[in-house]
Amino acid sequence: MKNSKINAKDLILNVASEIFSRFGVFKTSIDQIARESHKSKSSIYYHFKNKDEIFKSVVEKEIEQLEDEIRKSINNQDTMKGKLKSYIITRMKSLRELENIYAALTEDYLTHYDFIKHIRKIYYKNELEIIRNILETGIKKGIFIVTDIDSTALAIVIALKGFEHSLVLRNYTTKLETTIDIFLDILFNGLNKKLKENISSQ
Amino acid sequence: MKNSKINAKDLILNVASEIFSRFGVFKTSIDQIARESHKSKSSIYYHFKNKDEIFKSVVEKEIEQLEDEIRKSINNQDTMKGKLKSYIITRMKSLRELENIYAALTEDYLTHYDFIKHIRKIYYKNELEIIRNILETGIKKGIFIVTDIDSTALAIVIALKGFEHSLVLRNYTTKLETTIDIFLDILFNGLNKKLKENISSQ
Amino acid sequence: MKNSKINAKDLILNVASEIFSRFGVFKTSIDQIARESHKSKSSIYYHFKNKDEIFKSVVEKEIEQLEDEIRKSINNQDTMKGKLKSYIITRMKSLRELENIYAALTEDYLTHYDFIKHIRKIYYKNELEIIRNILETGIKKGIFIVTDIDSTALAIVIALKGFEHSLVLRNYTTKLETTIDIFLDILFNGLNKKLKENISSQ
Amino acid sequence: MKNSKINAKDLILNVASEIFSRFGVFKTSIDQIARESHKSKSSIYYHFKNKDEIFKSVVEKEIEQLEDEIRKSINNQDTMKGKLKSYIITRMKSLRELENIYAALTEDYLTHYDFIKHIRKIYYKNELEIIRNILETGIKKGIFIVTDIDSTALAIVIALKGFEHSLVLRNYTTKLETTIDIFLDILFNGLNKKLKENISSQ
DNA sequence: AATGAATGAGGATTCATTCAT
DNA sequence: CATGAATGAATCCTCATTCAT
Repeated sequence: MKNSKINAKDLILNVASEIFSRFGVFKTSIDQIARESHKSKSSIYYHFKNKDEIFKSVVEKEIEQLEDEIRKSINNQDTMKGKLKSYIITRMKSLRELENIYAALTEDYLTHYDFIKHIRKIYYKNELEIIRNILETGIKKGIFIVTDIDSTALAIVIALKGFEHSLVLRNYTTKLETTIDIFLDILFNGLNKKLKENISSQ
Repeated sequence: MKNSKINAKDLILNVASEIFSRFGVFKTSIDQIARESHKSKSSIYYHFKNKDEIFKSVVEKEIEQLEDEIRKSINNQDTMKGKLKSYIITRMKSLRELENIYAALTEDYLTHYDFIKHIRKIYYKNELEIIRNILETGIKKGIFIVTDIDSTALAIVIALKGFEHSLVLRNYTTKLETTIDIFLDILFNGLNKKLKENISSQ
Repeated sequence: MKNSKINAKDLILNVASEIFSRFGVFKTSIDQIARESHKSKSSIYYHFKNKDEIFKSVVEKEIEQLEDEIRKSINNQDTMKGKLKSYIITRMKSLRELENIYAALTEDYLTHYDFIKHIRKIYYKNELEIIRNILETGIKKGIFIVTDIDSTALAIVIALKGFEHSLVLRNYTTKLETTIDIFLDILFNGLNKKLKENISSQ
Repeated sequence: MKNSKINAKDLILNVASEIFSRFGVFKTSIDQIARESHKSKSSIYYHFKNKDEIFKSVVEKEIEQLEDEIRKSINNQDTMKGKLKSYIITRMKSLRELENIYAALTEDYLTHYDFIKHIRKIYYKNELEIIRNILETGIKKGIFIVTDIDSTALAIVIALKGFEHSLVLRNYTTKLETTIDIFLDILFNGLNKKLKENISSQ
């Protein structure tokens, strides 16, 4: 009589999450959320102070899931390239489902949400950290040659954003894995130790 | 009697463009456009059928400017790296001003605008074309070694998106130019002919 | 087991009273009362049928306290002026705390509460009665000369309202006691027997 | 075709004024104003920024009328008593119609409106000024004897508030004029020069 | 005796759009 | 060309009240 039911708050959160990612936060009305969760508008307000609070809860929930999945996927790989690739792919697949965070991290006009600013900062720090680690391990192993680790990590992180972006916009969906492979090849070549001497601006 | 005045329609378009990029299409009201262009709301409706029509006009106008600037900037460069770098920088600088399109091309929830879909297609095709040209020239000159030109071009275009993205979100603003340099270095190394043999998955 | 605790009903009443006087009946929500009495909203409804009932109870409770205090304060004085002054001061001080009633008796738009109408009648009757008594005693003692006792009592009661009013609005707070003194001087002079002949409309 | 119509803004103001005085500002909804002025809710918002703005406009309009009428009525009287009485009566009659201001000047919870605070200050200053003038003229003519003019003026102004109050609450309506007469008698006696010596606290 | 959950009815405000002039 | 006036439809949010437990 009670265990088969999903908590009302969670139900609302799930519905909201789904609608947010379909239409964006601004274009989603509380009415819509109420309708699709089969609650009254005021019920929504019973559980959440206001729209922002709903959005906040949705994002917080998703960010946890994301970090979990990424952590796992990296640990499951041994080679450098494997780790990096796994990282990129997992991140993308997760983001495909957690489009809310993606929006939160992407859409400029969400900047005024303070908690979004906060999440962004942590999120980027995490990403940089992960890439830095991979780079450092590569250097130690004598595979990579990198002068400015921080800037290089940054460059890679930024470039990877482009892939997420394409993913969420669902362009090029078919070839995306191939494209990632090619990108990683270029990247690894570019970092490879046995080169790095006879290159000049051509 | 008429040449000293800016066409009313253009005035509105300019104002709208500016506001759209500050607040996003959705959060911009006709009222706001009317107020800031010193016209009455009904005046706006005299010139444009509705809000969508304004947005459409704004985007069309800006996309032309963007392509113009990019074309010029590439032609002004001789070296491969110069062309690529010039392309990236110009594109970014233009996008900073033309954040409208950027938003339009990015914000997923605008997908239902048919003309946005249309513009996206053309826009990506253009980008791919530009990168392809650069790659092909590099190959012909014996500088680059590339197996699958299309996929490589795609990988690069996508990675570049990450940079635009960072730009618009105004993260990492200080180091961005350095970061681009480093990225281009990796890229050129990665494509360089004199390597491309002794790399395996490490 | 029960004597150390304040009755829940009374607790609610006290809290409600305090909030009502801070914000007025209309602007006070049941939620607010619930929150500040550390009860659930439904708990409030367990004890009281509805908001009106709460208000009613609050006012009834306070009106009793008020009358009590006034009765005592008058009995503690011997002279006419002493009684009158004591009456005014006590009434004011009490009203400051029982601003609820004051609001109830003042706010015109509460007129539709039948019980407020009822209380008003009684309340004014009481006041008139008190002033009448003072006047009659004064006349008997040969101090006052009054033609129409009822109308005079009424005039005084009404004038005193002005003082309450100022008190509640917290204007002139500093000089108020002095002002009351002066008013009483004028009043006593005006009623004094040894005059009352050579005044004409000047 | 156009001169027979009342300005829409004024129409709304009139209707609002009337409803405000019947139900108070808080209990009046924009919907109600819209309905009774036969406009759409949004029409109301076309003419006024928000509810507060309507209230503000209503009060400002009425305060002007009030001051006008009072000025005139005083000038039409020669004797002291005549002036005072005329002042009181006019003020009351006007307030009966301009119940909005009355509410605004009376209801404590309106204090947060800055413009109300402002009006209140000016309004009280005006009243004090008028009474002071009357007192000073009386003193100069050798009719009154007053030690502390300011405090006396204040005492009278405050006492008069009681009458307004009774008026607006529509208590004692029948006898009110008589009551005012009696009050003025007491007042004039109390201030009369030929007394003021042999009074002690009785 | 108490309360968590839910809700209908309202209420303020915004906004794209229409229309007569 | 231009605009003042008007409005329907949405939208966020509040609140008194009910009910099952």
